[in-house]
Amino acid sequence: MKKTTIKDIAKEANVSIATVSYILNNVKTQSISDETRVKVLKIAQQLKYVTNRTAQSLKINKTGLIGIILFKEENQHVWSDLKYAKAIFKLEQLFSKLGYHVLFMQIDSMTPSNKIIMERNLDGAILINVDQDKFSTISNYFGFGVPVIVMDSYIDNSLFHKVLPDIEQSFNLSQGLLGESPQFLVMDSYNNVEFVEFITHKSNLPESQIYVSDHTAGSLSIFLSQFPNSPGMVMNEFLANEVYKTHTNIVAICTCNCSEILRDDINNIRFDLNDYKEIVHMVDRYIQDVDYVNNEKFFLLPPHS
Amino acid sequence: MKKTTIKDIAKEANVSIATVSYILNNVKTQSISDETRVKVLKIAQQLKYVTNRTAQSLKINKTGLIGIILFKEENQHVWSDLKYAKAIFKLEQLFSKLGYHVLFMQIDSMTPSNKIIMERNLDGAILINVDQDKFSTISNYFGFGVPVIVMDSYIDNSLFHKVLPDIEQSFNLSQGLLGESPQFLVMDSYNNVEFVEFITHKSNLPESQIYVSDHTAGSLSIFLSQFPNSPGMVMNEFLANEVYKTHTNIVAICTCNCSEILRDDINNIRFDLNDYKEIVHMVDRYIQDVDYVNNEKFFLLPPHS
DNA sequence: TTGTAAGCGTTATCAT
DNA sequence: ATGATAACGCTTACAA
Repeated sequence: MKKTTIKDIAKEANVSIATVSYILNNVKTQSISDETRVKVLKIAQQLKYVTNRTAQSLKINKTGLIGIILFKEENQHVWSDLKYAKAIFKLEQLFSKLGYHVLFMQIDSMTPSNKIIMERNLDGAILINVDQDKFSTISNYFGFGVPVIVMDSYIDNSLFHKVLPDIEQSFNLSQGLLGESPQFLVMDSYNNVEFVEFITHKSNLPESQIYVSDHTAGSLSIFLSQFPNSPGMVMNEFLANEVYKTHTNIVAICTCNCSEILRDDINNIRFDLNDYKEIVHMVDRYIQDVDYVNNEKFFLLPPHS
Repeated sequence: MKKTTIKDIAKEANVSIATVSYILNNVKTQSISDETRVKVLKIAQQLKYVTNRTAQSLKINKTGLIGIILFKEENQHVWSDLKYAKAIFKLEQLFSKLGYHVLFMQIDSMTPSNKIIMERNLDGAILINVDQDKFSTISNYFGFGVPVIVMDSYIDNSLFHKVLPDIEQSFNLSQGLLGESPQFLVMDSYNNVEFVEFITHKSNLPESQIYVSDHTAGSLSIFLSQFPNSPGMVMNEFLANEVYKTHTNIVAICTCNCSEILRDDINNIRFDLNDYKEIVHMVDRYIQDVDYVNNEKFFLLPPHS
């Protein structure tokens, strides 16, 4: 039992393939008699016709596919899988609303299947947590004119848009909530070294007062023991819960989009996933409108407290 | 600047399109002189050729795409987004290893975009947390011979394979860990009513001693207050953390694949995501081998304690 | 208002 | 060992 094609409908309705296509696609420039329109539509329904998007994509040179490409971390933290789940789910929802389908792919150093964007003729792609190296490799396989957005990554290439939490603002707000200057910063790590550097830089703290999570158990508490009773900032709600056991005067900056798991007595700063809307719409515009240009390279997600 | 095609390579190498295709696909039945093989391969590389999977799919009638379709819950619990993230990530990893790409889609009552499986000519699909109704609707759009697996759902149709945690075994193990009979069961809800019923049935507890999470704050503690100091079983590590605040004699059955967030002093039972391997391989076999049949309809994921 | 036909980039059969 | 060509299912310029 094979799938119904336009051809089948045409045969059944005694009209040409073209006519069927016009009707199914509601082509405005083409006038169709009500009679045939109704007839064809009915038959299409009877035969349970569904568009063959593969064939369609080939012809119109648009797939309606967006890639969400997640780069896994070397040192897998316990929360690493959860970290981007909400972001991805939200993005899928938003793209879906605009009629796109989402191809989801994880890339690690073992499986560097970089060609997906071109192989699958993706209309656009979101790369999450990429380091410069991997980005260079994969960017060899970008299509020309395919919008590519990077999230949580500093890529030294002005061709691409970057989506980042507004770190500076977050630190400002944190300071406000603490009422005094934080004495330490505990943060999660990222594949993208430049992003880590940017964060540490913005914190205005010397390296000795910054702890970048490194997977090894125990190292955090050793670090913290240097700052008894001191106020601090903690990026990542999982780390915050941990730190809170010994240091209650902290602000949690919820970089995991997962503030529900945060102890509810911890001061916190969150980001709103609805802010992705703007990004998704931008990608859509790039796809729809070949000549669209947006020179805003940084999308800073505003923190809420 | 357009993408390189086989045609471009052919022209550049002064050979036919067919020859290029043979070489790129390493067709065994076709002998090719070393000279042209080397020449073509070199040119392909120079021109940065990548397969156009859209065209290829159309021709060979296989897309190499697997759909992972997640049905969202009506009453969104705080952990609902996180709940299936790990499952999906693991599945993507496994499918990826076999050369498939994964189309990820969430379906809720608002966006019942059911046709994706046929539209996109998916080679296979995993449906997660489906209720009978939605399943009926979507199954109208299944392709014939496309393997469809349902997870965490009881679907009354012997054509489809079902993947479920081994509830019975989990309850047995729990009882062993408790050392006595549990007096209550706290469980998360599922879209699939039949699955909920199955679980409650297997618990051997009367309805009055079972709490199915319903989103409303406070109702859990009211329920629990009926069973002071009693042993109980809690499905879902988030709920378990909650229950533990008042009832320490419990076993957590980690249905969220997320035991990391569980307080480490709680007795627990987990499931191993590596057990998905078998399912992924089965899907692969169905795709590769048209005649393959597997009559094992239930895949019960074994609990570990 | 409808139909014809070329072409999107592949694969695979059949000649040469 | 290589090439010509039909076909996959669709869209669209053009003809009728």
